[in-house]
Amino acid sequence: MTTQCKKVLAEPRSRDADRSQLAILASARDEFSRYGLAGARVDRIAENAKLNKRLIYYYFTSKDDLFLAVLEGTYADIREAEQKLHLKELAPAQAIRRLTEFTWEYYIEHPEFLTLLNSENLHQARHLMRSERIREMNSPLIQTLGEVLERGRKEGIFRGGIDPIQLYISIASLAYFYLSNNHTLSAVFGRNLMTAKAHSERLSHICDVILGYVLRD
Amino acid sequence: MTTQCKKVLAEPRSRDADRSQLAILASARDEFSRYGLAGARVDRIAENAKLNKRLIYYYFTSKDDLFLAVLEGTYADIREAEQKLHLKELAPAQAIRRLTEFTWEYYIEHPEFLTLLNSENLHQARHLMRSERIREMNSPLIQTLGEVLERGRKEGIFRGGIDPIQLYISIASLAYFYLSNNHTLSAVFGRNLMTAKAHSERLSHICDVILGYVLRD
Amino acid sequence: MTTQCKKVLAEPRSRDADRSQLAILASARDEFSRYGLAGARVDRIAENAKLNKRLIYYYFTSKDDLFLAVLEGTYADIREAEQKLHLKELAPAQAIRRLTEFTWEYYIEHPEFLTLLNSENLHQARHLMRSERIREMNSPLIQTLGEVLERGRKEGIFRGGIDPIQLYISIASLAYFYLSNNHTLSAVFGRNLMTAKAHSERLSHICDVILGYVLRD
Amino acid sequence: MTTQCKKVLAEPRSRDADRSQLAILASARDEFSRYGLAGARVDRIAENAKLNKRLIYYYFTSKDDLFLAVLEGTYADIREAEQKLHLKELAPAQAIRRLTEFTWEYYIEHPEFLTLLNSENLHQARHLMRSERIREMNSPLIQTLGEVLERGRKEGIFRGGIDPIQLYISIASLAYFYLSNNHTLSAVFGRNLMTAKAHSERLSHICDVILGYVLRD
DNA sequence: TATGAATGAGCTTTCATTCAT
DNA sequence: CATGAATGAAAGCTCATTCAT
Repeated sequence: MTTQCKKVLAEPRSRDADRSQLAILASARDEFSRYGLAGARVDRIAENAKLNKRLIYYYFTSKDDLFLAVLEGTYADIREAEQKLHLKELAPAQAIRRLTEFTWEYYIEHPEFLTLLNSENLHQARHLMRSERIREMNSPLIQTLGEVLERGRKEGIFRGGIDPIQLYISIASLAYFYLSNNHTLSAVFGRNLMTAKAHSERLSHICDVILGYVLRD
Repeated sequence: MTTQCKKVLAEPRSRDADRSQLAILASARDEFSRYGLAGARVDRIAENAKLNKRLIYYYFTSKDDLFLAVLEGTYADIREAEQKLHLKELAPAQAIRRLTEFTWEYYIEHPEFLTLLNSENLHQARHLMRSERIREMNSPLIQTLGEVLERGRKEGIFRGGIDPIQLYISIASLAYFYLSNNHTLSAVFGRNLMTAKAHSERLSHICDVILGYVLRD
Repeated sequence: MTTQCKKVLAEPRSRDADRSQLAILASARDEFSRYGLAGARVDRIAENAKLNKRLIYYYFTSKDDLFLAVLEGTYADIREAEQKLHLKELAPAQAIRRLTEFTWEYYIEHPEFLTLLNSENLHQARHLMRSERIREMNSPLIQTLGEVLERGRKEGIFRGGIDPIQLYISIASLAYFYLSNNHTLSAVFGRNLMTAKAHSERLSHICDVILGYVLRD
Repeated sequence: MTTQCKKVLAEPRSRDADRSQLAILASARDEFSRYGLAGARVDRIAENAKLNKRLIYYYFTSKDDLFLAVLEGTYADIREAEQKLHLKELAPAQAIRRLTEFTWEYYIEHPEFLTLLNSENLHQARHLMRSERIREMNSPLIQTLGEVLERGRKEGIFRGGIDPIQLYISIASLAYFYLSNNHTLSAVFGRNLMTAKAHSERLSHICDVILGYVLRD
């Protein structure tokens, strides 16, 4: 839960009201990420927030609206973290590596992000699509990434014609799939993918793949 | 629903029993892939299978067991399709491209596979882990892929030291994430990722990334 | 299961048919005595009899009719055992003691009898009341007991005016209640009533009570 | 439903909450005593309590827990009634007679007590055994009875060596069996045991048996 | 005689939500 | 701002019973 959350709260409110809403959002984020939208229990959210169930409806109208609020908060958090990357100040190859490592580490530190997104995709982005906040939170990252790629191309170290969106998706893919699917992959390959060693091997592999792609031969 | 399914059914049964079980499995696969495990409704599964709800419990004991049966069938299907690839008969670069394209196309043609796997991961592979069938269905693909990589390396066209599991996961990642998350990605980027053109661009990008990685500079 | 059971089977039948019916009755007696009428499961009766469920309906029409058949068999068994007492051949006090001990021991050896009777009483003897067999199985015990009491009175050792039915009920009461309610009594008194020592103490007490009543001061 | 019930309810609740719980308990006691645990229907309990079925689970968690609550209430009631006997203030023979009559009358006025106990015994006291309340409700009756017996012995009118628990069980037995099994006994003996005349004859017989036992010859 | 397949009705339980204060 | 009480709808599951062979 970061400062973002407070921004959507109506202005002249008591500390208690703020605290209640934040407690609900934190509890809901945990619950939705653990059990999915359908599997989440409003009772459990209230219990873990140590607040009355009725209050959830008072502040968030319905389970679906609460889910959207959680999603918005989750997106706000990653956007905020991205803004601290300062890719423009780095050398192109350095910037790509930085972004790749950031993505990997952020997903590891925020596993809720992955499961919440999976849930929202199961529901075909039904919630996000009606969210105004999400559109306002438009990530400047793609543009920055485009600039980095262009700089790299001009310096002669990156190949040309790279679509920043495709690249961004690929960077995310290589981390996301591994972490999100680690349970089934572990079961199928009979190998624990979540050890520290496995993690560092994976990150190393991902960097090889991404840099192998963007760097000129 | 493929021939695999029949193999596990006990032999001396009326044709109707087989047909009923297959109808339930098909309907359940659809339902679970649409709504997830918690969101799926046994009533709906029965209705769509045009069979009595009681029969589902008669054959599959519980919703969870049915979910596992669906997962097993889904895995059996992809394993069967993989076996038709004949990667060993192809030139190394050709084999990698073939596997990449196959993966992409299989995911497009079987969107249920993606959502079912997401659901199972949400549940931390709880079902797969108690499945004996899954362990018996061990994919020979990784070994084949290892042989292809070795051949490519000996021919001097592939870089050395590639872990076939890492590569396999990466190939899957690049297709899976894009397709599984297309709804949220579309919402966030404001761009429809599911057009034919977008698809072919993505596949092309994936091949570039993967081959850019395996091919020697 | 005793010879009684066979008497109700239609005459010209295969050994197999007999065996199936007896297996069902034995399994049903066990099931009903364990779980009561409502708690008993036809599935479990079939399974334990190692026979198809359909056969139960073939032979016994319904769960209720099967319950009645079990009750009738149970009564037939105790009647048969009573007939072996030969109370008339004993001295009066000896006969009363013999009957008391028999009752106690029979209940201990046939706990199903107690629970089946409790079940039937819960249902207000609904089944027994429509049974012709039960009325035909009228116990000659009461009459015998009357004769014993009369003999004892004439010999000057028994008090007069004892109603044999009241006495019979009392003898049964003192054993039945202790054994049937042993679980709750043990829980309430915090004392295990089912040890061999507790049993012999109870029997001794019951004999004291009954003989203390019938014997003249 | 007595004052006992209220004691266990948490204090700061609306009067309606109390009333609802008591209505559920009263309705459940009736239902369980009529049909047993397995035969009882939660729907019917709700309907007769004129309350929503959901509320039963809200307050009592499950059918089994509700059954236990009913048992506890039933025991609380009889304990409360016992405490009004004041056996210590009576002459020994008078006290024994008083207890015998009380037992008989209480069972007649509370037939639910008998069937509820039968049900609990069918389930091998599974519920009572996990009840803390029952253990706390330990009856002081046995001790009082022991004192009465000792007084009678000292006065030279009672025989010595009587175990108060055995005697208590016997007094209960003679009433319980007759009343609890009256339906099957009536069916078997072809004689209505529930007329006023039959009742007074039985009570008279029971007193004769019990006093015949305790009084010195 | 015997059985596997199938079912309708109804069971206990759950859940998101609203009422009343 | 906050909460305990209450509910309608529907969920997963069970059961005695029947069908078809």
